[in-house]
Amino acid sequence: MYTLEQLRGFVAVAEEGNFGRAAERLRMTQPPLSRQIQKLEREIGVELFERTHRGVDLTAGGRVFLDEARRLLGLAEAAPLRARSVSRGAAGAVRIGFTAMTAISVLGGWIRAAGQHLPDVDLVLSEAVSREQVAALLAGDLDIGVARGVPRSDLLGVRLVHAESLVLAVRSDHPLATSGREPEIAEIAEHDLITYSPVEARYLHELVVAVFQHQASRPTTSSRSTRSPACCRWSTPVWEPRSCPSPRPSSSVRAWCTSPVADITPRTVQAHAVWRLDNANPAVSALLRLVLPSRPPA
Amino acid sequence: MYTLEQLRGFVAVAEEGNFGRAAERLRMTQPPLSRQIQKLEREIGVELFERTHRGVDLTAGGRVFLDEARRLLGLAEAAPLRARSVSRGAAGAVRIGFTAMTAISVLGGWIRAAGQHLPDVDLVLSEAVSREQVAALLAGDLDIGVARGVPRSDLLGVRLVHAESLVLAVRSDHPLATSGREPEIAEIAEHDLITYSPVEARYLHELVVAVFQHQASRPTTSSRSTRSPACCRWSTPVWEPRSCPSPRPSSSVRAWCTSPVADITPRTVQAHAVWRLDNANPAVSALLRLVLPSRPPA
DNA sequence: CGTCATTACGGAATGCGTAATGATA
DNA sequence: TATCATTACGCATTCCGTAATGACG
Repeated sequence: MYTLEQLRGFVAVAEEGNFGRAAERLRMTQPPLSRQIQKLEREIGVELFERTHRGVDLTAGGRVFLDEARRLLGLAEAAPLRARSVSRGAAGAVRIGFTAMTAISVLGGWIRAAGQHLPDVDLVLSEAVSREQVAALLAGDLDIGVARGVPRSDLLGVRLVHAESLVLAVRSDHPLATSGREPEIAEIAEHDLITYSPVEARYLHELVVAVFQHQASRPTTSSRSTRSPACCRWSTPVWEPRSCPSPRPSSSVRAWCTSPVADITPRTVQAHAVWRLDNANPAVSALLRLVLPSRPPA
Repeated sequence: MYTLEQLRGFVAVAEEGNFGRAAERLRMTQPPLSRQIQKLEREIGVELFERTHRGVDLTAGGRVFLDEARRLLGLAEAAPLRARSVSRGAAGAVRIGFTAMTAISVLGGWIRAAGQHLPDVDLVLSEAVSREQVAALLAGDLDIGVARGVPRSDLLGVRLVHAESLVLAVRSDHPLATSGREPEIAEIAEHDLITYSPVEARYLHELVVAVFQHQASRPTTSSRSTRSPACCRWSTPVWEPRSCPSPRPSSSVRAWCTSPVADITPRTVQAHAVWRLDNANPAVSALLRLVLPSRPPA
């Protein structure tokens, strides 16, 4: 097989139309260049030049081989650049899993940051609940998850990326809203509530349960919405993360208000970034370095 | 710059996942292969493999470089084949000039033959009168002309590719048609005729003039059509090459007949292939070898 | 201890540069 | 005879293969 050096020589001679100038351009003397071309011609079985006495002319075969040689050299030059930028993490793809809720509170910022600082890194997003995300991470089908309630594992790096408090959303005419004070848990416990599905929104469901854990009276749960408390037409209060309001009946949006709760444990709604510590994709490290403040990931 | 050999080594190792088997496949021993890869990695500045103790895994950079390497090797292998087939004349393009008349009598066969035996040779056809064709040949803008009345030149190869006789086309009720014999030139000279334009169809015009050169009486030329005797509504005879009938008035096609002339010099309507003897395009030689019977062109 | 990758070393081949030769207008 | 391209030859480098070393399970 011929070498790329020979192609460079060939292109130079073809462009200069003359071995001498081509050799000069390549910083070498004519004889080795002449031998290179001869060897190349022998190798590919095509006479590339017509040797005249004032220089050389391309043959028909040489003309098409010149096109090929130029393309080949272009690719040969570009290939290492691409590989280098991938190995730096500046290009490539990162597969990210998210949940309905983390999409809003976390992913928006990541996408913005990546678009600005890692423009050649593709983010491949897929929605999945936390358990599925962890399984996909371990199976190698996912690079980074944004999830809740991640099990400890030596294989996984975990970092808190979002934390906020539960707030209460109530109709403005509800007693909890008209009192003029931030309601306390004990007060809230006296009323009906809508809470989360223990199956499909287990994390939030358990958070709400925990809120009332030490109360004498428990709220009556009048409805359990599926993923987040669904569009509610009743005048029943709803727990929700501050950044992720549940949909209001559009006819009465302005009649609702959200209210902090006086004695609730703050920042209990959390989201964690999770990734495999042995992930070899440099784009993953680059993205984690970009979106996780301070401490670098393993 | 790296070597295509190195790429072959890299692809082999990547595919085998193991230096030993890759070396075996390449018919060499492990150490030089190992050094090749190291050198390649140094050259392109990317670590391509993670060395484990049961073999190797591609890094992220290695994976994209593998794609590039495969494409590069594919092109590198295909390039000489293309160049070879062009240099054999089995591929490429031939620029052919033709006249309105040679198109019908000659070009059809050439196109059929080339399509069958030189399927990768493109025929680029352009219509031009003989004089223009010769000029284009000498200027290097044309590879082969099919023309008449070509001047002698040491630069040009010329071969007769078509020869036929002039025949007379007459209305069936014309005296020349009703006599029951093939008309003779002397008889024809007694009648009106339509002949060719001395400007735009000079070659045929002069042929017709030559026919009557030694006759006592000359025919009265009632009309001179432009390229070939145009659609004629009169009961006037028309000279034409046998293979190239002039258009008849569609209303009376069946009322016309063509008739050989008893004492005319045969095969005076000729077409020649013309080409530059120093044309370096192998496809031209290949086509000429194909369409010119027996004697090979210079 | 067996498997795989890497370093060490000697010999062959490749490839450069200088100098000489060839070929052509 | 001047200009290119090509062959001749000597030296440095490269690159292979054999043998030895190293690392990990």
